Amino acid sequence: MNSIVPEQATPEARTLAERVFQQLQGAIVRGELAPGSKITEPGLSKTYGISRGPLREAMRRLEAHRLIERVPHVGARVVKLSMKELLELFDVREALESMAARLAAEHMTSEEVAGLREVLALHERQSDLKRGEAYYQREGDLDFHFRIVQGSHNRMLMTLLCDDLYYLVRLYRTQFSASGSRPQRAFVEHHRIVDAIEAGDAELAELLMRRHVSASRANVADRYAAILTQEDETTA
Amino acid sequence: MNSIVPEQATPEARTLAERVFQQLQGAIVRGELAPGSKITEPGLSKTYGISRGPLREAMRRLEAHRLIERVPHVGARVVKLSMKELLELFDVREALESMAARLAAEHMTSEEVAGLREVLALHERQSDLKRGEAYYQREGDLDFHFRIVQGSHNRMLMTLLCDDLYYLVRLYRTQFSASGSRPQRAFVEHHRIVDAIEAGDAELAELLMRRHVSASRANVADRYAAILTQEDETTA
DNA sequence: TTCATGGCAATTGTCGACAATTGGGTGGTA
DNA sequence: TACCACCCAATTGTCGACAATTGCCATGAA
Repeated sequence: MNSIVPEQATPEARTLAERVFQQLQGAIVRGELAPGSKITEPGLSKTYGISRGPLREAMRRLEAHRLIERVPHVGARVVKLSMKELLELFDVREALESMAARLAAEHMTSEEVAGLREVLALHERQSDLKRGEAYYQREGDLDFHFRIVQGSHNRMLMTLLCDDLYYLVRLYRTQFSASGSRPQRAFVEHHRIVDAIEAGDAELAELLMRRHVSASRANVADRYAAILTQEDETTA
Repeated sequence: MNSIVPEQATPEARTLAERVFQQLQGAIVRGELAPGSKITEPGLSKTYGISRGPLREAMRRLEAHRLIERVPHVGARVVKLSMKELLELFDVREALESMAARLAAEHMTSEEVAGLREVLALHERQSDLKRGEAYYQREGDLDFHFRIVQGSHNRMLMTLLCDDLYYLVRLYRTQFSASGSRPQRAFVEHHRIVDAIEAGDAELAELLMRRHVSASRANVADRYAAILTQEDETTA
């Protein structure tokens, strides 16, 4: 809520279905609805005090955003990211965000660059104060990526990343209770990326962002592998 | 319909909403519903002989796939791609498909590579027979890209590209009545890409696909610019 | 003529009820 | 005991009707 990025880019939530969609979206991302848990239409319509009509519409939107999975005549359950899917998500992010960085280097205004530096400065102050508590840093990390995507001035990219994938990223962080990994190195990488964007060096910005996301992916994969081998040793 | 890629990846269309969604999707992509035209719920529910319930569900899915645009309490209209949006679409494709090519080079099975070569051979026969009539070639072009995406074995990529973006690509081709551009050069590029994939050269496959999409984008942009200057001359 | 205002028709949003399909539990039989 | 068929409760799919909001058009005043 105290994130720089508005919790919901909610220009207007004038319809019931819209409001319930946003509420459900938040509940899923925050982990209040357990991953893999079944959600039923009568149940939700009762808890939210609306009829099944708008609720079905909200669920359709959740399905489109890949936050729930529906099977005709059977039901819907909250999506449960596997490690395989998480790594797939990183591949897609690498492709899209490196492109976003390239376009940002070409199209970002000086005001937008200044705002980006502002975000980085805020991160450093927060990381000084709250070393160890990774939550703010991670949300701030999304702020950073969010702004670069918007700096690309490519509406389709913005929709894909900000409206779809970033909610999945946040869902992953709650599901895997991902603590802020490699924060100090990420800081350095962030600064380098902004430098390249400010210099208008599209190729460099693209390359650095690609490495940044790729390193993040490798970090997740390594930690997962470490957990697996550790489990093997304890059970052996 | 005689495309290698199934017209709709329709494992089952067991619900009314599903069927109507696919029918509307096809009608929009084929241009039977004029771009920018307003579509009303009572109208469609009458033409398709269903009630507004399933129809609204179908429309929600069309909105999620970016084929229609809805405004609360106002209505929905068929999406009308501007040249700016089309170029944005190409940027996204460049990012995602180059990643797909890279992953395909790493993960594609020999059977899948063989199928890919089959597609290319079919294209050449068709282009021999039907030189000038670009439709089949262009649909075949999508077949080619389709198979590479599937060869990436990345489900998220497959969903993004095959379920969402490719329908927009086809919509563009009908809206701009895009004739097959630079077919012979595209053939060569296709072959080089398959060569790289078969050799397992991920970096090269990625680079070639990136160039391939980028060249296609530049071709569209150039032709558009040419049309603009031509119009300027005639009106001047 | 132009602009503001009010009412009206059409469309969308919401609701409750009925029909269709599913999965599981129950009973029976080999 | 294992397995199969059947039935039933619960959930989802579909429908028609009512309420709320919008955009348009006519009317009237400056």
